[in-house]
Amino acid sequence: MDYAYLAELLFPDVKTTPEDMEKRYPPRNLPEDAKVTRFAPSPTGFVHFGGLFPTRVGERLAHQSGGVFFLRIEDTDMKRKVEGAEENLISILDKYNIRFDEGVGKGGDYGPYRQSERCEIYHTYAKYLVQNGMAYPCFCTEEELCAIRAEQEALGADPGYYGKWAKYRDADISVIEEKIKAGEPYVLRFRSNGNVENKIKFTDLVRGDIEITENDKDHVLLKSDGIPVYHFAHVVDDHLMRTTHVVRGEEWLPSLPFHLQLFRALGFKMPKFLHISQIMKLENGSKKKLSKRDNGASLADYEAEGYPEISVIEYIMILLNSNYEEWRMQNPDKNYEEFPFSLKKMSSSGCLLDIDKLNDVSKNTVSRMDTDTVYEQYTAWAQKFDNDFYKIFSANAEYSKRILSIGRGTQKPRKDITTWRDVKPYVSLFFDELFEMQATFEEKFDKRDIKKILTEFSNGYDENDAMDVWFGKMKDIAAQNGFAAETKAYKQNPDDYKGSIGDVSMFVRIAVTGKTNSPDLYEVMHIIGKERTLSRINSVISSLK
RNA sequence: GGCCCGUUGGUCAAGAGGUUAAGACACGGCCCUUUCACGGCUGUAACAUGGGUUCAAUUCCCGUACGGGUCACCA
Repeated sequence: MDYAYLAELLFPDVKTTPEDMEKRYPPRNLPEDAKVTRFAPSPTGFVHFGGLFPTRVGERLAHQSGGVFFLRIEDTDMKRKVEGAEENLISILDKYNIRFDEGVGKGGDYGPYRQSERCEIYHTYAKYLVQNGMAYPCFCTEEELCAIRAEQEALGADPGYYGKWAKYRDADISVIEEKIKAGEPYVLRFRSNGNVENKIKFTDLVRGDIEITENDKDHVLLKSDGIPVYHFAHVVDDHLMRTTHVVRGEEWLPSLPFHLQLFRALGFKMPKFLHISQIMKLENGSKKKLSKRDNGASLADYEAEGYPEISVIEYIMILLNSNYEEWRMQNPDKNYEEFPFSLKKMSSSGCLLDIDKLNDVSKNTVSRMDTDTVYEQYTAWAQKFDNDFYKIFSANAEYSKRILSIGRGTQKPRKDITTWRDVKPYVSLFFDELFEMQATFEEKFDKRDIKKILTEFSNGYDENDAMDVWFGKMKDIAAQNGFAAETKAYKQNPDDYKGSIGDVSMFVRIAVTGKTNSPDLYEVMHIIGKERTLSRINSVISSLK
């Protein structure tokens, strides 16, 4: 077979050679241990929660080593393309602090970074493979391929296009030439020299040594429209873009033998590979891959639910490197980027998405934020997802910040906020527009006592009282009305009293906040102010018969 | 079904040929406390299974089971 002739027949317009490409995309000028990684999504516009995993790994690896992290859009399947997907993708990732140094939206010396714009490059290598007898055209129609598969199934043979089933693998040049001239559509296939009897030893950076079976299938390299399939584009691009570490999901492991074959066939240096396990969900008692339709699969869901981006980042860091949690406890104020991320600490088994854990992480993350940060992030969220309340809350920023600052910045901060959705119910008592009596007094107390206590409290209330003075007055009122001023005394002889100081506080709490639980009452009263405090109490007094 | 990957409490996980097999979340109890939110203490709960190798295996090897992934002119 005259491969050179065949190559000219198939690619008459391709004048470039692999050498030209090597010259066009020379090795990067980076320190030896700098890693070059990439995120290479198809432009569906959907950002999967699970997708953040490998993405974060690639980002950390590159940025931690002073390398390059770039974005390549794998748009070789036009059916998947969604308008505006690229911008959407970049802006969502940006929120999660995944920033690219190079690629789509950024530019760089190794572009173009959209696969649809790289056909000349792919064809150069396709032609090279044909010239060397490593690729050939296949004119099989869909029907023919179906028929082959049916026959294979009937025989119990391995399905696929390979060996004796590969109809055009050894087709005569005259047959090919005739079909080309007749304009018959064809795909370009790889001529595999692999054997399924052979095993390859391979080292994956997270999974360790694995053994895989050689590929014997003559997979498609170029589709009939001349566009490459993922496998071919991946190999060419990652070589030319000088990727050092291919980070991707474990679903790519089965096609790895084919990729390795291609790297070898093209004479490319092999990059390192990391196959990251998938995030699973629990369904009917068993683990399932978190799929697109699932609740919580889309990053947009987390934003809508009000999870601060940093909480999601923290959670992912924990799943990626379990010692992150320990590090975080020792370094509560450091940026996660200071954490020494290590591949060795990565687990190779797929983990379940645990919302309880995410919630806990988020609660702690928010509790560590300063007041201004909470205010800014919350209002940004509320403006988008709860605009009515946003208007109320942001009308008086100083007032709102005082509320958010309760118990913040201390060694043991309050942890009331897990997601931004928690803010409104938590702070509603501070706003007359939302204030309502949600609680009632316990039946066992005499209404006259409650009325009397509230009246005395109201009369004696002085905003300038220090905390202990203020509470001392409350105790006095308790004692004068037959309630124990000390909880211990009450617990020892409950029958001697109508109730305890705790009950007295609760009368006031309910009157002032409308709820049975609230942040520290003293602080609440000072934030809402004397006028509002007394007016709420008086209104309860007058409602008590 | 073939091929590949995985399997330590409910979840995330540390761990080493000999350990009372960490820790975090969740759950229960106790304490602190004027409620709540914290905080402290504490409890229940795990090495899938059968064979080897070894003085010794949860840790190494093989099989089995279970779970997952993948078998396209999709990525």
